[in-house]
Amino acid sequence: MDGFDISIARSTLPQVAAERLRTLIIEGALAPGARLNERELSEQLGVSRTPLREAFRMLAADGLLVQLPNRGAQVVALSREDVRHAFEVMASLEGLAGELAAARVTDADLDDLKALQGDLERAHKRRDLPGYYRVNRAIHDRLNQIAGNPVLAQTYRTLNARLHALRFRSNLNGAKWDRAVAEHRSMLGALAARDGAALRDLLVRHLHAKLQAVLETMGQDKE
Amino acid sequence: MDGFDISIARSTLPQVAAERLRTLIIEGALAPGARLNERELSEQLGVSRTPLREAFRMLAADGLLVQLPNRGAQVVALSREDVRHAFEVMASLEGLAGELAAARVTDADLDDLKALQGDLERAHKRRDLPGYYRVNRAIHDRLNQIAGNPVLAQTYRTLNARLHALRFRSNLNGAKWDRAVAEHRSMLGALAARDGAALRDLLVRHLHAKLQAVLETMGQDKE
DNA sequence: ATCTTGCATTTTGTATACAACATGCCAAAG
DNA sequence: CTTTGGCATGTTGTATACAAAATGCAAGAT
Repeated sequence: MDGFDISIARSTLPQVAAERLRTLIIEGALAPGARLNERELSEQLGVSRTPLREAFRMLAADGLLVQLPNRGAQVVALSREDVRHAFEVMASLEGLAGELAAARVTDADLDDLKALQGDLERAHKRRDLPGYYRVNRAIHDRLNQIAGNPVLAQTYRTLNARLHALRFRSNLNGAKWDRAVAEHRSMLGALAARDGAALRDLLVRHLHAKLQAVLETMGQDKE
Repeated sequence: MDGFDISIARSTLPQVAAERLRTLIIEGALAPGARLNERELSEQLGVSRTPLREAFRMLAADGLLVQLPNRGAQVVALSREDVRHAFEVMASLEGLAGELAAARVTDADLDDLKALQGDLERAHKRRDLPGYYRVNRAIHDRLNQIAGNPVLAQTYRTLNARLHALRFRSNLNGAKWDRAVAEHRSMLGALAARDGAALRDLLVRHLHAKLQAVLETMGQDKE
Protein backbone atom coordinates (compact mmCIF):
# COMPACT_ATOMS: atom_id res chain seq x y z
CA MET A 1 0.00 0.00 0.00
CA ASP A 2 3.07 2.21 0.27
CA GLY A 3 4.96 3.45 -2.77
CA PHE A 4 3.57 4.08 -6.21
CA ASP A 5 3.49 1.86 -9.21
CA ILE A 6 4.72 3.93 -12.09
CA SER A 7 5.08 1.06 -14.53
CA ILE A 8 2.81 1.55 -17.51
CA ALA A 9 0.25 -1.19 -17.64
CA ARG A 10 1.41 -3.50 -20.37
CA SER A 11 -1.40 -5.77 -21.11
CA THR A 12 -0.73 -8.70 -23.33
CA LEU A 13 -2.95 -9.54 -26.24
CA PRO A 14 -4.55 -12.54 -24.51
CA GLN A 15 -5.34 -10.35 -21.52
CA VAL A 16 -7.01 -7.75 -23.67
CA ALA A 17 -8.96 -10.41 -25.51
CA ALA A 18 -10.01 -12.01 -22.22
CA GLU A 19 -11.18 -8.67 -20.87
CA ARG A 20 -13.16 -8.05 -24.00
CA LEU A 21 -14.80 -11.44 -23.82
CA ARG A 22 -15.50 -11.01 -20.14
CA THR A 23 -17.44 -7.84 -20.90
CA LEU A 24 -19.34 -9.54 -23.68
CA ILE A 25 -20.28 -12.35 -21.34
CA ILE A 26 -21.30 -10.10 -18.46
CA GLU A 27 -23.31 -7.86 -20.73
CA GLY A 28 -25.03 -10.87 -22.13
CA ALA A 29 -23.87 -10.51 -25.71
CA LEU A 30 -22.57 -14.02 -25.26
CA ALA A 31 -25.38 -15.92 -23.63
CA PRO A 32 -24.86 -18.70 -21.09
CA GLY A 33 -24.35 -22.00 -22.84
CA ALA A 34 -23.27 -20.34 -26.07
CA ARG A 35 -20.49 -22.10 -27.92
CA LEU A 36 -17.57 -19.93 -28.93
CA ASN A 37 -16.24 -20.60 -32.39
CA GLU A 38 -12.53 -19.87 -32.39
CA ARG A 39 -12.08 -18.85 -36.01
CA GLU A 40 -15.18 -16.70 -36.00
CA LEU A 41 -14.33 -14.94 -32.74
CA SER A 42 -10.70 -14.43 -33.66
CA GLU A 43 -11.79 -12.66 -36.83
CA GLN A 44 -14.27 -10.49 -34.98
CA LEU A 45 -11.74 -9.53 -32.32
CA GLY A 46 -8.97 -9.07 -34.84
CA VAL A 47 -6.52 -11.46 -33.21
CA SER A 48 -5.35 -14.86 -34.30
CA ARG A 49 -6.53 -18.05 -32.70
CA THR A 50 -3.48 -18.58 -30.51
CA PRO A 51 -3.89 -15.58 -28.20
CA LEU A 52 -7.64 -16.13 -28.25
CA ARG A 53 -7.15 -19.64 -26.94
CA GLU A 54 -5.00 -18.30 -24.14
CA ALA A 55 -7.79 -15.90 -23.33
CA PHE A 56 -10.16 -18.86 -23.20
CA ARG A 57 -7.90 -20.57 -20.69
CA MET A 58 -7.86 -17.49 -18.47
CA LEU A 59 -11.61 -17.17 -18.51
CA ALA A 60 -12.01 -20.88 -17.92
CA ALA A 61 -9.78 -20.50 -14.87
CA ASP A 62 -12.11 -17.77 -13.63
CA GLY A 63 -15.02 -20.10 -14.22
CA LEU A 64 -16.68 -17.99 -16.88
CA LEU A 65 -16.10 -20.56 -19.58
CA VAL A 66 -15.96 -24.31 -19.64
CA GLN A 67 -13.69 -26.04 -22.09
CA LEU A 68 -14.56 -29.47 -23.42
CA PRO A 69 -11.88 -31.49 -25.19
CA ASN A 70 -12.19 -31.22 -28.95
CA ARG A 71 -15.41 -29.33 -28.51
CA GLY A 72 -14.15 -25.89 -27.69
CA ALA A 73 -15.31 -23.41 -25.12
CA GLN A 74 -18.74 -22.36 -24.06
CA VAL A 75 -20.13 -19.82 -21.64
CA VAL A 76 -21.03 -21.37 -18.29
CA ALA A 77 -24.68 -21.87 -17.56
CA LEU A 78 -24.98 -21.80 -13.80
CA SER A 79 -27.75 -23.78 -12.20
CA ARG A 80 -29.57 -22.55 -9.11
CA GLU A 81 -27.56 -25.08 -7.15
CA ASP A 82 -24.29 -23.67 -8.48
CA VAL A 83 -25.35 -20.21 -7.40
CA ARG A 84 -26.32 -21.44 -3.98
CA HIS A 85 -22.98 -23.15 -3.55
CA ALA A 86 -21.03 -20.13 -4.70
CA PHE A 87 -22.91 -17.85 -2.32
CA GLU A 88 -22.36 -20.24 0.55
CA VAL A 89 -18.62 -19.97 0.03
CA MET A 90 -18.70 -16.24 -0.62
CA ALA A 91 -20.66 -15.64 2.56
CA SER A 92 -18.04 -17.51 4.53
CA LEU A 93 -15.23 -15.55 2.92
CA GLU A 94 -17.00 -12.26 3.43
CA GLY A 95 -17.48 -13.22 7.06
CA LEU A 96 -13.79 -13.88 7.40
CA ALA A 97 -13.05 -10.50 5.85
CA GLY A 98 -15.29 -8.94 8.46
CA GLU A 99 -13.57 -10.70 11.32
CA LEU A 100 -10.14 -9.70 10.10
CA ALA A 101 -11.22 -6.14 9.37
CA ALA A 102 -12.69 -5.75 12.85
CA ALA A 103 -9.34 -6.71 14.32
CA ARG A 104 -7.34 -4.27 12.24
CA VAL A 105 -9.61 -1.36 11.44
CA THR A 106 -8.30 2.12 12.24
CA ASP A 107 -10.32 5.23 13.00
CA ALA A 108 -9.31 6.66 9.64
CA ASP A 109 -10.71 3.55 7.95
CA LEU A 110 -13.94 3.99 9.85
CA ASP A 111 -14.24 7.59 8.71
CA ASP A 112 -13.87 6.45 5.11
CA LEU A 113 -16.50 3.79 5.57
CA LYS A 114 -18.87 6.20 7.26
CA ALA A 115 -18.55 8.50 4.26
CA LEU A 116 -19.28 5.58 1.95
CA GLN A 117 -22.27 4.60 4.06
CA GLY A 118 -23.53 8.15 3.55
CA ASP A 119 -23.13 7.76 -0.20
CA LEU A 120 -24.98 4.47 -0.01
CA GLU A 121 -27.94 5.94 1.83
CA ARG A 122 -28.11 8.88 -0.56
CA ALA A 123 -28.10 6.56 -3.55
CA HIS A 124 -30.84 4.59 -1.86
CA LYS A 125 -32.91 7.68 -1.16
CA ARG A 126 -32.91 8.76 -4.80
CA ARG A 127 -33.48 5.17 -5.98
CA ASP A 128 -30.24 5.19 -7.96
CA LEU A 129 -29.66 1.48 -8.37
CA PRO A 130 -26.47 1.65 -10.49
CA GLY A 131 -25.02 4.18 -8.08
CA TYR A 132 -26.04 1.98 -5.15
CA TYR A 133 -24.28 -1.02 -6.61
CA ARG A 134 -21.17 1.04 -7.26
CA VAL A 135 -20.98 2.27 -3.67
CA ASN A 136 -21.86 -1.17 -2.40
CA ARG A 137 -18.93 -2.59 -4.25
CA ALA A 138 -16.65 0.17 -3.03
CA ILE A 139 -17.59 -0.63 0.56
CA HIS A 140 -16.90 -4.26 0.03
CA ASP A 141 -13.53 -3.56 -1.55
CA ARG A 142 -12.60 -1.24 1.28
CA LEU A 143 -13.51 -3.88 3.84
CA ASN A 144 -11.36 -6.42 2.07
CA GLN A 145 -8.53 -3.97 1.91
CA ILE A 146 -8.75 -3.40 5.65
CA ALA A 147 -8.83 -7.16 6.20
CA GLY A 148 -5.42 -7.17 4.57
CA ASN A 149 -5.44 -10.64 3.10
CA PRO A 150 -4.77 -10.58 -0.66
CA VAL A 151 -5.47 -14.29 -1.03
CA LEU A 152 -8.90 -13.77 0.48
CA ALA A 153 -9.60 -10.78 -1.75
CA GLN A 154 -8.48 -12.66 -4.82
CA THR A 155 -10.49 -15.77 -4.01
CA TYR A 156 -13.60 -13.72 -3.41
CA ARG A 157 -13.12 -11.76 -6.60
CA THR A 158 -12.87 -14.93 -8.65
CA LEU A 159 -16.06 -16.39 -7.22
CA ASN A 160 -17.86 -13.13 -7.69
CA ALA A 161 -16.73 -12.78 -11.29
CA ARG A 162 -18.21 -16.14 -12.06
CA LEU A 163 -21.61 -15.05 -10.81
CA HIS A 164 -21.49 -11.94 -12.92
CA ALA A 165 -21.98 -14.16 -15.94
CA LEU A 166 -25.58 -14.20 -14.72
CA ARG A 167 -25.84 -10.41 -14.70
CA PHE A 168 -28.52 -10.12 -12.10
CA ARG A 169 -28.71 -6.43 -11.57
CA SER A 170 -32.13 -5.01 -10.94
CA ASN A 171 -34.41 -6.93 -8.63
CA LEU A 172 -34.09 -5.02 -5.41
CA ASN A 173 -37.70 -4.23 -4.65
CA GLY A 174 -38.48 -1.64 -2.01
CA ALA A 175 -38.62 -3.78 1.11
CA LYS A 176 -35.46 -5.77 0.34
CA TRP A 177 -33.56 -2.66 -0.57
CA ASP A 178 -34.53 -0.87 2.64
CA ARG A 179 -33.48 -3.88 4.62
CA ALA A 180 -30.13 -4.10 2.84
CA VAL A 181 -29.33 -0.49 3.67
CA ALA A 182 -30.26 -1.08 7.30
CA GLU A 183 -28.00 -4.12 7.38
CA HIS A 184 -25.16 -2.02 6.10
CA ARG A 185 -25.72 0.37 8.97
CA SER A 186 -25.58 -2.48 11.48
CA MET A 187 -22.42 -3.77 9.89
CA LEU A 188 -20.73 -0.42 10.22
CA GLY A 189 -21.75 -0.35 13.88
CA ALA A 190 -20.26 -3.77 14.54
CA LEU A 191 -17.06 -2.75 12.83
CA ALA A 192 -16.83 0.45 14.86
CA ALA A 193 -17.28 -1.64 18.01
CA ARG A 194 -14.52 -3.96 16.77
CA ASP A 195 -16.94 -6.83 17.26
CA GLY A 196 -15.63 -9.34 14.75
CA ALA A 197 -18.03 -12.14 15.61
CA ALA A 198 -21.06 -9.89 15.23
CA LEU A 199 -19.81 -8.45 11.97
CA ARG A 200 -19.19 -11.92 10.68
CA ASP A 201 -22.75 -12.98 11.45
CA LEU A 202 -24.18 -9.87 9.88
CA LEU A 203 -22.19 -10.35 6.70
CA VAL A 204 -23.11 -13.99 6.37
CA ARG A 205 -26.79 -13.16 6.81
CA HIS A 206 -26.47 -10.21 4.42
CA LEU A 207 -25.07 -12.47 1.74
CA HIS A 208 -27.77 -15.00 2.41
CA ALA A 209 -30.42 -12.38 1.77
CA LYS A 210 -28.66 -11.43 -1.43
CA LEU A 211 -28.68 -15.05 -2.51
CA GLN A 212 -32.43 -15.17 -2.06
CA ALA A 213 -32.82 -12.06 -4.20
CA VAL A 214 -30.61 -13.53 -6.90
CA LEU A 215 -32.46 -16.82 -6.89
CA GLU A 216 -35.71 -14.96 -7.38
CA THR A 217 -34.38 -13.15 -10.44
CA MET A 218 -33.19 -16.47 -11.80
CA GLY A 219 -36.77 -17.57 -11.60
CA GLN A 220 -37.70 -21.13 -12.36
CA ASP A 221 -34.89 -21.82 -14.77
CA LYS A 222 -33.51 -25.20 -15.62
CA GLU A 223 -32.21 -27.64 -13.08
CA MET B 1 -22.89 -39.15 -6.19
CA ASP B 2 -25.44 -41.41 -7.81
CA GLY B 3 -24.72 -43.18 -11.05
CA PHE B 4 -21.36 -44.05 -12.50
CA ASP B 5 -19.18 -42.14 -14.90
CA ILE B 6 -18.23 -44.61 -17.57
CA SER B 7 -16.68 -42.09 -19.92
CA ILE B 8 -13.02 -42.89 -20.47
CA ALA B 9 -10.86 -40.09 -19.19
CA ARG B 10 -9.67 -38.25 -22.25
CA SER B 11 -6.91 -36.03 -21.12
CA THR B 12 -5.74 -33.45 -23.54
CA LEU B 13 -2.07 -32.86 -24.14
CA PRO B 14 -1.99 -29.59 -22.19
CA GLN B 15 -3.61 -31.36 -19.26
CA VAL B 16 -1.04 -34.11 -19.30
CA ALA B 17 1.77 -31.60 -19.58
CA ALA B 18 0.30 -29.56 -16.73
CA GLU B 19 0.05 -32.65 -14.55
CA ARG B 20 3.63 -33.54 -15.32
CA LEU B 21 4.84 -30.06 -14.47
CA ARG B 22 2.76 -30.03 -11.32
CA THR B 23 4.53 -33.15 -10.12
CA LEU B 24 7.91 -31.70 -10.97
CA ILE B 25 7.10 -28.57 -9.00
CA ILE B 26 5.70 -30.40 -5.98
CA GLU B 27 8.61 -32.81 -5.92
CA GLY B 28 10.97 -29.89 -6.08
CA ALA B 29 12.61 -30.76 -9.38
CA LEU B 30 11.53 -27.28 -10.40
CA ALA B 31 12.51 -25.04 -7.53
CA PRO B 32 10.49 -22.01 -6.44
CA GLY B 33 11.50 -18.98 -8.45
CA ALA B 34 12.92 -21.08 -11.27
CA ARG B 35 12.28 -19.73 -14.75
CA LEU B 36 10.80 -22.17 -17.21
CA ASN B 37 12.28 -22.00 -20.66
CA GLU B 38 9.58 -22.90 -23.14
CA ARG B 39 11.73 -24.38 -25.89
CA GLU B 40 13.84 -26.37 -23.48
CA LEU B 41 10.87 -27.75 -21.53
CA SER B 42 8.88 -28.55 -24.64
CA GLU B 43 11.78 -30.64 -25.92
CA GLN B 44 12.17 -32.42 -22.60
CA LEU B 45 8.47 -33.20 -22.35
CA GLY B 46 8.19 -34.09 -26.01
CA VAL B 47 5.43 -31.65 -26.84
CA SER B 48 5.49 -28.49 -28.87
CA ARG B 49 5.40 -25.06 -27.31
CA THR B 50 1.72 -24.42 -27.96
CA PRO B 51 0.25 -27.07 -25.65
CA LEU B 52 3.01 -26.36 -23.16
CA ARG B 53 1.93 -22.74 -23.01
CA GLU B 54 -1.63 -23.81 -22.36
CA ALA B 55 -0.32 -25.97 -19.54
CA PHE B 56 1.44 -22.88 -18.17
CA ARG B 57 -1.83 -21.02 -18.17
CA MET B 58 -3.58 -23.78 -16.26
CA LEU B 59 -0.88 -23.92 -13.63
CA ALA B 60 -0.82 -20.14 -13.39
CA ALA B 61 -4.56 -20.26 -12.75
CA ASP B 62 -3.88 -22.69 -9.90
CA GLY B 63 -1.28 -20.30 -8.58
CA LEU B 64 1.66 -22.65 -9.06
CA LEU B 65 3.27 -20.45 -11.68
CA VAL B 66 3.38 -16.75 -12.30
CA GLN B 67 3.55 -15.45 -15.83
CA LEU B 68 5.28 -12.20 -16.60
CA PRO B 69 4.70 -10.55 -19.97
CA ASN B 70 7.54 -11.26 -22.37
CA ARG B 71 9.44 -12.92 -19.61
CA GLY B 72 7.80 -16.28 -19.45
CA ALA B 73 6.70 -18.35 -16.53
CA GLN B 74 8.36 -19.09 -13.25
CA VAL B 75 7.55 -21.23 -10.25
CA VAL B 76 5.95 -19.22 -7.46
CA ALA B 77 8.05 -18.43 -4.45
CA LEU B 78 5.64 -18.03 -1.60
CA SER B 79 6.58 -15.73 1.24
CA ARG B 80 5.68 -16.50 4.83
CA GLU B 81 2.98 -13.87 4.54
CA ASP B 82 1.53 -15.57 1.49
CA VAL B 83 1.36 -18.84 3.38
CA ARG B 84 -0.27 -17.18 6.34
CA HIS B 85 -2.88 -15.59 4.13
CA ALA B 86 -3.60 -18.81 2.31
CA PHE B 87 -4.02 -20.71 5.56
CA GLU B 88 -6.30 -18.05 6.94
CA VAL B 89 -8.62 -18.54 4.00
CA MET B 90 -8.29 -22.31 4.01
CA ALA B 91 -9.13 -22.46 7.70
CA SER B 92 -12.29 -20.51 7.06
CA LEU B 93 -13.27 -22.77 4.19
CA GLU B 94 -12.52 -25.89 6.16
CA GLY B 95 -14.66 -24.50 8.96
CA LEU B 96 -17.52 -24.00 6.54
CA ALA B 97 -17.10 -27.55 5.31
CA GLY B 98 -17.39 -28.71 8.91
CA GLU B 99 -20.54 -26.72 9.55
CA LEU B 100 -22.18 -28.01 6.41
CA ALA B 101 -21.07 -31.56 7.04
CA ALA B 102 -22.47 -31.50 10.57
CA ALA B 103 -25.84 -30.54 9.17
CA ARG B 104 -25.95 -33.29 6.58
CA VAL B 105 -23.90 -36.17 7.91
CA THR B 106 -25.55 -39.59 7.97
CA ASP B 107 -24.79 -42.51 10.25
CA ALA B 108 -23.23 -44.33 7.32
CA ASP B 109 -20.90 -41.38 6.76
CA LEU B 110 -19.93 -41.46 10.42
CA ASP B 111 -19.09 -45.14 10.21
CA ASP B 112 -16.77 -44.42 7.27
CA LEU B 113 -15.09 -41.61 9.12
CA LYS B 114 -14.68 -43.72 12.24
CA ALA B 115 -12.92 -46.33 10.14
CA LEU B 116 -10.66 -43.67 8.69
CA GLN B 117 -9.95 -42.33 12.15
CA GLY B 118 -8.85 -45.86 13.07
CA ASP B 119 -6.50 -45.90 10.08
CA LEU B 120 -5.16 -42.54 11.14
CA GLU B 121 -4.39 -43.65 14.66
CA ARG B 122 -2.76 -46.83 13.42
CA ALA B 123 -0.54 -44.87 11.02
CA HIS B 124 0.33 -42.60 13.91
CA LYS B 125 1.16 -45.50 16.19
CA ARG B 126 3.64 -46.97 13.73
CA ARG B 127 5.05 -43.53 12.89
CA ASP B 128 4.10 -43.90 9.24
CA LEU B 129 4.15 -40.30 8.11
CA PRO B 130 3.31 -40.83 4.42
CA GLY B 131 0.48 -43.13 5.40
CA TYR B 132 -0.72 -40.59 7.94
CA TYR B 133 -0.84 -37.86 5.35
CA ARG B 134 -2.69 -40.11 2.97
CA VAL B 135 -5.39 -40.96 5.51
CA ASN B 136 -5.48 -37.34 6.65
CA ARG B 137 -6.24 -36.28 3.13
CA ALA B 138 -8.84 -38.99 2.72
CA ILE B 139 -10.63 -37.75 5.84
CA HIS B 140 -10.59 -34.21 4.56
CA ASP B 141 -11.95 -35.25 1.18
CA ARG B 142 -14.69 -37.28 2.81
CA LEU B 143 -15.69 -34.33 4.96
CA ASN B 144 -15.89 -32.09 1.93
CA GLN B 145 -17.90 -34.68 0.11
CA ILE B 146 -20.38 -34.83 2.99
CA ALA B 147 -20.55 -31.02 3.00
CA GLY B 148 -21.86 -31.35 -0.53
CA ASN B 149 -20.64 -28.06 -1.93
CA PRO B 150 -18.51 -28.58 -5.05
CA VAL B 151 -17.58 -24.90 -5.25
CA LEU B 152 -16.21 -25.09 -1.73
CA ALA B 153 -14.29 -28.27 -2.47
CA GLN B 154 -12.87 -26.82 -5.65
CA THR B 155 -11.83 -23.56 -4.03
CA TYR B 156 -10.14 -25.38 -1.20
CA ARG B 157 -8.35 -27.71 -3.56
CA THR B 158 -6.94 -24.83 -5.56
CA LEU B 159 -5.58 -23.05 -2.50
CA ASN B 160 -4.13 -26.25 -1.18
CA ALA B 161 -2.45 -27.08 -4.47
CA ARG B 162 -0.69 -23.75 -4.40
CA LEU B 163 0.81 -24.54 -1.02
CA HIS B 164 2.03 -27.87 -2.23
CA ALA B 165 4.60 -26.03 -4.27
CA LEU B 166 6.35 -25.66 -0.93
CA ARG B 167 6.35 -29.42 -0.30
CA PHE B 168 6.44 -29.27 3.43
CA ARG B 169 6.02 -32.86 4.35
CA SER B 170 7.98 -34.03 7.32
CA ASN B 171 8.12 -31.76 10.32
CA LEU B 172 5.57 -33.28 12.59
CA ASN B 173 7.59 -33.83 15.73
CA GLY B 174 6.20 -36.10 18.43
CA ALA B 175 4.21 -33.60 20.48
CA LYS B 176 2.55 -31.87 17.52
CA TRP B 177 1.70 -35.14 15.91
CA ASP B 178 0.10 -36.51 19.07
CA ARG B 179 -1.91 -33.36 19.40
CA ALA B 180 -3.07 -33.48 15.77
CA VAL B 181 -4.38 -37.00 16.22
CA ALA B 182 -6.21 -35.98 19.38
CA GLU B 183 -7.74 -33.04 17.52
CA HIS B 184 -9.00 -35.40 14.87
CA ARG B 185 -10.69 -37.44 17.56
CA SER B 186 -12.42 -34.34 18.93
CA MET B 187 -13.52 -33.35 15.45
CA LEU B 188 -15.11 -36.73 14.89
CA GLY B 189 -16.92 -36.33 18.20
CA ALA B 190 -18.31 -32.93 17.26
CA LEU B 191 -19.47 -34.30 13.92
CA ALA B 192 -21.18 -37.26 15.57
CA ALA B 193 -22.96 -34.80 17.89
CA ARG B 194 -23.97 -32.77 14.83
CA ASP B 195 -22.44 -29.75 16.54
CA GLY B 196 -21.51 -27.58 13.55
CA ALA B 197 -20.25 -24.61 15.52
CA ALA B 198 -17.94 -26.75 17.63
CA LEU B 199 -16.63 -28.60 14.60
CA ARG B 200 -16.01 -25.33 12.86
CA ASP B 201 -13.94 -24.02 15.77
CA LEU B 202 -11.96 -27.24 16.00
CA LEU B 203 -11.16 -27.20 12.31
CA VAL B 204 -10.10 -23.58 12.31
CA ARG B 205 -7.82 -24.19 15.26
CA HIS B 206 -6.52 -27.39 13.68
CA LEU B 207 -5.55 -25.51 10.56
CA HIS B 208 -3.98 -22.79 12.62
CA ALA B 209 -1.74 -25.35 14.32
CA LYS B 210 -0.83 -26.73 10.92
CA LEU B 211 0.11 -23.25 9.77
CA GLN B 212 2.49 -22.91 12.68
CA ALA B 213 4.12 -26.21 11.80
CA VAL B 214 4.49 -25.17 8.18
CA LEU B 215 5.94 -21.80 9.08
CA GLU B 216 8.53 -23.55 11.21
CA THR B 217 9.62 -25.75 8.32
CA MET B 218 9.88 -22.67 6.15
CA GLY B 219 12.37 -21.37 8.66
CA GLN B 220 13.73 -17.92 8.32
CA ASP B 221 13.41 -17.65 4.60
CA LYS B 222 13.15 -14.48 2.64
CA GLU B 223 10.54 -11.82 3.21
C1' DA C 1 37.04 3.18 -13.56
C1' DT C 2 32.22 3.61 -14.44
C1' DC C 3 28.37 4.46 -17.06
C1' DT C 4 25.99 4.52 -21.30
C1' DT C 5 24.74 2.90 -25.90
C1' DG C 6 24.25 -0.15 -29.55
C1' DC C 7 24.40 -4.82 -31.29
C1' DA C 8 24.06 -9.87 -31.08
C1' DT C 9 21.71 -13.48 -29.04
C1' DT C 10 18.19 -15.54 -26.67
C1' DT C 11 13.42 -15.95 -25.46
C1' DT C 12 8.73 -15.05 -25.71
C1' DG C 13 4.51 -13.65 -28.56
C1' DT C 14 1.63 -14.29 -32.67
C1' DA C 15 0.05 -16.14 -36.96
C1' DT C 16 -0.83 -19.89 -39.77
C1' DA C 17 -0.61 -24.44 -41.90
C1' DC C 18 -1.71 -29.04 -41.18
C1' DA C 19 -3.52 -33.05 -38.51
C1' DA C 20 -6.99 -35.13 -35.58
C1' DC C 21 -11.43 -35.26 -34.15
C1' DA C 22 -16.54 -34.40 -34.02
C1' DT C 23 -20.90 -33.77 -36.32
C1' DG C 24 -24.56 -34.12 -39.53
C1' DC C 25 -26.29 -36.12 -43.64
C1' DC C 26 -27.48 -39.54 -46.82
C1' DA C 27 -27.80 -43.99 -48.51
C1' DA C 28 -28.38 -48.75 -47.94
C1' DA C 29 -29.72 -52.73 -45.22
C1' DG C 30 -32.74 -54.84 -41.99
C1' DC D 1 -39.88 -47.13 -41.23
C1' DT D 2 -35.93 -47.47 -38.48
C1' DT D 3 -31.20 -48.12 -37.92
C1' DT D 4 -26.45 -48.24 -39.11
C1' DG D 5 -22.40 -47.29 -41.65
C1' DG D 6 -19.63 -44.28 -44.26
C1' DC D 7 -18.54 -39.86 -46.02
C1' DA D 8 -18.27 -34.85 -46.30
C1' DT D 9 -17.70 -30.79 -43.77
C1' DG D 10 -16.55 -28.02 -40.18
C1' DT D 11 -14.01 -27.24 -35.79
C1' DT D 12 -10.53 -27.93 -32.52
C1' DG D 13 -5.61 -29.52 -31.44
C1' DT D 14 -0.69 -29.28 -32.49
C1' DA D 15 3.51 -27.91 -34.67
C1' DT D 16 6.27 -24.55 -36.59
C1' DA D 17 7.79 -20.31 -38.80
C1' DC D 18 8.29 -15.61 -38.14
C1' DA D 19 7.97 -11.17 -35.45
C1' DA D 20 8.79 -8.58 -31.31
C1' DA D 21 10.75 -8.03 -27.07
C1' DA D 22 14.29 -8.64 -23.51
C1' DT D 23 18.90 -9.78 -22.02
C1' DG D 24 23.91 -9.79 -21.96
C1' DC D 25 28.08 -8.12 -23.67
C1' DA D 26 31.36 -5.19 -25.50
C1' DA D 27 33.06 -0.87 -27.05
C1' DG D 28 33.31 3.84 -26.55
C1' DA D 29 32.51 8.14 -23.95
C1' DT D 30 32.79 10.67 -19.72
